[in-house]
Amino acid sequence: MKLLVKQQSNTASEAIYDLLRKRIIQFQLLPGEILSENSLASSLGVSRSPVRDALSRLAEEGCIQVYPQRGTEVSHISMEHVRQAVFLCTVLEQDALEQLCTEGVSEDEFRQLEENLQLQRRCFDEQLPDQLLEADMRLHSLLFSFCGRDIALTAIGAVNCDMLRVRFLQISTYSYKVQMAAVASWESSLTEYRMMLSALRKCDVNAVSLLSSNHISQVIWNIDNLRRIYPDYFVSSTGSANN
Amino acid sequence: MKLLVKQQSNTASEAIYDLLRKRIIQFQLLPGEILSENSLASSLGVSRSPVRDALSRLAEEGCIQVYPQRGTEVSHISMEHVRQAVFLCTVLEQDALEQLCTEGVSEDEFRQLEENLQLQRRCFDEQLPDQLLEADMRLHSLLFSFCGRDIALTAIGAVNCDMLRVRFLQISTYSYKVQMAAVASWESSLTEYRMMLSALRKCDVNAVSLLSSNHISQVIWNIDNLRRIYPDYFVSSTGSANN
DNA sequence: TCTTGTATACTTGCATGTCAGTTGTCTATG
DNA sequence: CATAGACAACTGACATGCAAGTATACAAGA
Repeated sequence: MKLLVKQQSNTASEAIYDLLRKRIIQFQLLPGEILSENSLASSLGVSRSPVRDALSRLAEEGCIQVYPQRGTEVSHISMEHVRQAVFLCTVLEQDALEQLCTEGVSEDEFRQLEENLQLQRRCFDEQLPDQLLEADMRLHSLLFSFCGRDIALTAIGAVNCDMLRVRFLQISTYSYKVQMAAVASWESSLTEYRMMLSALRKCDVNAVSLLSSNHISQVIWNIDNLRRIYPDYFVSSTGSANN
Repeated sequence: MKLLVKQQSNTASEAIYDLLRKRIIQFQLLPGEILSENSLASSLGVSRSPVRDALSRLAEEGCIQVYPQRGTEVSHISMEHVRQAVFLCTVLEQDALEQLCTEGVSEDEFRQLEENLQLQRRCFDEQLPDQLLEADMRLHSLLFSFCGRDIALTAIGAVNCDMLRVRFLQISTYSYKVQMAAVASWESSLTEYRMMLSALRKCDVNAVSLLSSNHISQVIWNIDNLRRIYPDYFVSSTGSANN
């Protein structure tokens, strides 16, 4: 047998996985909300099999928690998970940027990065938090793919559900203008990105890594604030506590 | 609904996942070998459902590759994956050790670590490569769990299949005394562990992290050698190339 | 001998059925 | 009214059946 070309077929389970993950990250499915294979299957118009596959994937990366014969619920956000995911991203992205500085970035790749920044600018101005988050994620995945660090994406993807939810809360909060300081920080985040790009052009490793770590660690800056605003979304201990 | 206590139920799919993963890592299932849901199910005496769940998990972490309507094969080892998994482990473990040095390690935890080293010594002397690898993995997971870095384990577990296979090859090669230098290096690895423990007792961050990174990076020392010995197990490019 | 078309035996993805276990409710009893 | 017990309605784990698609074997023709 040969099994030559890998075609990424858009299967139903994958679509359902993407859908549910997006809903969880964008708080259309709230932490603690109860899910059911049957109801999901009927509401999505498919059988339980693809739903089951999607749920099992989500359970693996901690987005949901499955209690056999009892039920399934959307996980609460663990601060510790967020912190560690941030740490993981910081480390891996610094390494990737270092790599990019030494081996260089092609003109086409720079173009993609700059287009992404323009997209982020538009999303921010038009207050589209979900698309803004998506574009931001896309920027990071671009950096990783440019230096062949696809495995880093896998590692991050396996644990960054909570981080993405926090980022979404931050971005939503920003666009609702609840915290003007936060708005300013997101503004500066975009300019930081631009500075990072120009430093990348100059292959200035130190500047790039400094800017990068600054940017990512912003996630945990005002996380306590978020926790005060949305206490129900978070869980105190690292484990599986919920009420 | 409450969903209070999380019980880790030993489901059939989990058992099958563990079994297949172990077989892949220990080369009882060779890279490139064709798997089939049907034959696995019949040989294991279960239906296709739990086999399917296990395979989907394995596919996510890159142990196998599923080609819809065509077949499923055990992945070839990607050098790039190994390198990046090693990098990931190095970074995360250094962070964990740093944490442990600052917050201290309890006497009971030290006891567990030392028992593990004794176990490794026995496994090495009695030439039990699979149990030796398991004990080595267990040591690292102990370190992570002691400082509450369970998410690091998740991240590593999502990508370290190739690294574990290489480690297994190395350990097997050692115990077959093919490379005396390698034997010596594994010997020194055990003493390095002991040094690491004593440095950990003294909370000497620098010494600990140095020893740790030294140890892990041993994995990629003689990887080219392995590749010469077992060319069929490896794949040249990062992607999905195979023949 | 080499090419080509077809039939068949596979493959995985999805639908459906069955079963053991848990939860919440409802009733009977103190 | 409070409490204990039984029952019914859920849950997810697992078994099985069907369908769409692929690869191989093999025969027919050039």
